[in-house]
Amino acid sequence: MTATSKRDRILDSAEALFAERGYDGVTLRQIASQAGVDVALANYHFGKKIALFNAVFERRAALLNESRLEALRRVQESAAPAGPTVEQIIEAFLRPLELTQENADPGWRHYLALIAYVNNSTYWGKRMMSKLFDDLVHEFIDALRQALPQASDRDLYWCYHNLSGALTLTFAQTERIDTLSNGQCRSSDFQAAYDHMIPFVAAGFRRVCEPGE
Amino acid sequence: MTATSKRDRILDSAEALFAERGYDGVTLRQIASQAGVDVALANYHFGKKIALFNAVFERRAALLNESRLEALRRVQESAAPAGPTVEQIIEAFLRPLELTQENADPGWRHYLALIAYVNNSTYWGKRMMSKLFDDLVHEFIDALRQALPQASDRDLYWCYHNLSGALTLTFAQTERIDTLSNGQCRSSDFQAAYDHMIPFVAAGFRRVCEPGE
DNA sequence: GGCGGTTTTCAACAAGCGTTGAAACACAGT
DNA sequence: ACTGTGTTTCAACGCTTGTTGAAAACCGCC
Repeated sequence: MTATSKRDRILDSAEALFAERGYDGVTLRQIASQAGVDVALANYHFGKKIALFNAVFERRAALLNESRLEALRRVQESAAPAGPTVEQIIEAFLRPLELTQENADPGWRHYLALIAYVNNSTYWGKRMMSKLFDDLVHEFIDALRQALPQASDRDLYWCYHNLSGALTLTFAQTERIDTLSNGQCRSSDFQAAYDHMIPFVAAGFRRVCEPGE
Repeated sequence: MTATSKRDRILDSAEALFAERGYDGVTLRQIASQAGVDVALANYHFGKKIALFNAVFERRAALLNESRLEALRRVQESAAPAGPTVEQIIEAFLRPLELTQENADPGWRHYLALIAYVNNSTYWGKRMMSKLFDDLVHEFIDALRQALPQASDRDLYWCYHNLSGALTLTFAQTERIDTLSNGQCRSSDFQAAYDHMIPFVAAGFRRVCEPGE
């Protein structure tokens, strides 16, 4: 369950702490302490602190992209030649990350919170998001453009912005919705979040990007 | 235009820097330097660093809440007794913050980015969001409940979560959508963001919270 | 069982941090 | 001109930070 090599334990601890407190809110000594290693070991394996941060952020990115892209290809094949519906595309974008059991791999939960931290920050977002995620996002927007042939690019991108915002806040797992709803919703429950987000977002895309009646 | 008292200049600089780099990413010396004052002055006026952060966050909260609540009351009165539509309620939630000219008061732009930072963080969100914003949010959810009488509370809150996420990412002004859309959308253009967000979100609420056909 | 290379710790560095007490300044009221 | 009060600066404190070079421990291999 827990990583065995000290190098991986450093990555895991850094992932959890960076996600909770941000890059500057965490010290190498905290990371090393939580990983049960000496502070100099982080330097030996990763060099500077910023390089450790990059290593954490890049570690799971490829896997995440593959899993999403595979889900997209699957609905594209199953729906050929008409092409998948908006709902199917959104679902392919969200579901691969479901972590179905609520106690699933905490590493991934921390990683998603870290994505939220980066994506919501001008400073970090500019440095780290585009390189790793732009290609995949454009794949999904292309698919949406096909499903919504009358949509302008501008409308499509603004709709994607709304989707990205809702997803980012879900990734952040802030428990704010838990407080607001007095416990009726739990931000740790990704499945419930996606169950509501998919029809919500799909309806939004249709309303903005399909010809009015 | 620029604040005249040194106390206010400290608040303005802190607001801008905290919004860009987060609480731990900014030093009191940077804040003092940007404000053109000695570092000890921040301590004289606000005490500890965390108290300065709180002062920045609370400074504009009441005004923001009043402006939103007033907008809600206005549509409630103009639409009585039937009650306002979902679109009208969402509009009242968003528009007060439009900052219509794109170069409008940079202080408010920084403040909105700071809200995004706090709302997207578990650590800061738990400490700062509920106390200042829960009452207002519940006012809006009550209004939405009336406009969507068949909705369950759970559905309403999950929909609000989606709205809040889209709005939070807009507040963050990360310029990510600028990059993705190759300049066709600009995240500094709040008016365009809201023009697309209002129908998008309203359609989402209706789809999730109104009886299916 | 000693050797070579990798991994890990130890001990320490200079730099920068938040914070503070006392001194200097500004300036109103008398 | 003097005093008193609220501002602002100065200079320094103790502490933590990221980083580093050298020493120690580990481990497969001859």
